Amino acid sequence: MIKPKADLELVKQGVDTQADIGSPESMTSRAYAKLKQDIISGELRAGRKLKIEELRREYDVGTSPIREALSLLTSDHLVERIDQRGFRVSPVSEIEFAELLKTRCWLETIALRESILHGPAAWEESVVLANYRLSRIPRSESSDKFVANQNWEAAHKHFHMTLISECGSSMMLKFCNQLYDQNIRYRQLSGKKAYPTRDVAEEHSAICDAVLARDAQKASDLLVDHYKKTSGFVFKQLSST
Amino acid sequence: MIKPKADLELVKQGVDTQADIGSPESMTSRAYAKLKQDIISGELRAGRKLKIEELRREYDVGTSPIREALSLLTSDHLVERIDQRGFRVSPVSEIEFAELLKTRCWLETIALRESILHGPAAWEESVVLANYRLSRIPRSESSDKFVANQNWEAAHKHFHMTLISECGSSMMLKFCNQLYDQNIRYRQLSGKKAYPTRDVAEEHSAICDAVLARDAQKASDLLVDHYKKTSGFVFKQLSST
DNA sequence: TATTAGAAAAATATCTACATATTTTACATT
DNA sequence: AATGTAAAATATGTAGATATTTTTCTAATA
Repeated sequence: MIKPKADLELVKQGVDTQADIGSPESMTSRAYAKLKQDIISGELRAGRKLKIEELRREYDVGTSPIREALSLLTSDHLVERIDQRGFRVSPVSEIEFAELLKTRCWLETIALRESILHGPAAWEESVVLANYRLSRIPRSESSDKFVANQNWEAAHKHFHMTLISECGSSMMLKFCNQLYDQNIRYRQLSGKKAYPTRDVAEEHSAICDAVLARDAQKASDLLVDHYKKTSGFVFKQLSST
Repeated sequence: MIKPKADLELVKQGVDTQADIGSPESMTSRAYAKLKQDIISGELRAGRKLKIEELRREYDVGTSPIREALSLLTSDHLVERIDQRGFRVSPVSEIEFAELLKTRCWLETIALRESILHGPAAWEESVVLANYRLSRIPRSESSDKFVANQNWEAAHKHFHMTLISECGSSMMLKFCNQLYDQNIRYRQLSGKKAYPTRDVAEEHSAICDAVLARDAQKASDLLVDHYKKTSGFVFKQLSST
């Protein structure tokens, strides 16, 4: 009879996880989800001051839930807090992005290697499935100009998280998840302008193949390559600003 | 004329960073610091429910600061939050500790290697200094029975953080810092009973030597060894409970 | 005139006290 | 034992008071 609880991650998806009777969602969670979305998507620009009063009106809640949501967002490194001086959206920089890329490569290389070493057959299947699903979703909602497709975003994240899901460390997964979200944020900065021409789907499939062959070296090389290629656009955007 | 701001990390040390005139510290920061200390030290036991009202009385502040402090502690994975059901001290388990150890070894191996690869001469000096200072502080405050010496704790953390400080990624450092704090918490569990007999200082010096020789392989091997040895005691404690 | 220092005012962050909503517990009933 | 219900405990939210920072204004100085 106990309804499964909507955790913050689920809530974030914006789906009406609790449309009917059940599980009341706190204002805090709602604010957290919306703020996170708005920051990652870039609607709330990097470095922007987050004034409580302003957000209070915007989201139509009291100060406590806003403040709490902002405090929680601190974990994700999406918001910074300074004592007595409030909150602001974490700033972005070329230097930080370089660190982000480097760190992601380090961590995911390990996590992928471990998954390949220890992941069971069921894991291989889930990788195949995640890749297939991703391949069926167009990256842009329009074929003329680039309009980020949220379904693709979700499927892409799912594919990459599945790759490393059997690494055997929940902390590692949390870190990678965090870094992934931060990366989306950077990608959005260049997203609207630089629409990649290369065949990303092909790259995913190649990684998938290496995983099925249990070739850790090749798989992680391909993965790192994949990340580095995508990052080129972001760097171009960051340096031109 | 602008006074340097006491950040949360500084505040945590418990030193009166702002004894005289300046920089008013928020109730939130005070509560955060105290709670963090109490959780890491084990005074607030793992899994314990953190009732707002209780803490409110204990720390003599209103609900907002408490709630905010708890939300902030979420980042450090020291506190868990469940919607509509409040907060509790993150539970501990043998499985989680195994993951923690594994993850620390992965991350610090990389970070140490990078530091050795890129760290300047000044870094070598800071490692030597950190090791020397650590060696001058007794681990226990009493020579009869083991009483954790907070100065040793601080110096030990500083030594280990210095080793990896030149890895070139602030995110990596944040992760390692987090994992280190989580580890202290586990160590406290066994701390009072199992007082290590081996020569820890010697191990530190050996790592130090390998660093000065710029031998990344040897240094990280020694580091991992060092961590694994310490962990034995914790495992014994965890499984016997 | 431009610039700095200082004071006053405004904006903002923080905190408290109390109101409301939800979960948990105790207890009676089947 | 399982289920339902009322009471208590607890978490969450709102409003407004207080404290701090930021901005604006004034006056003295170079």
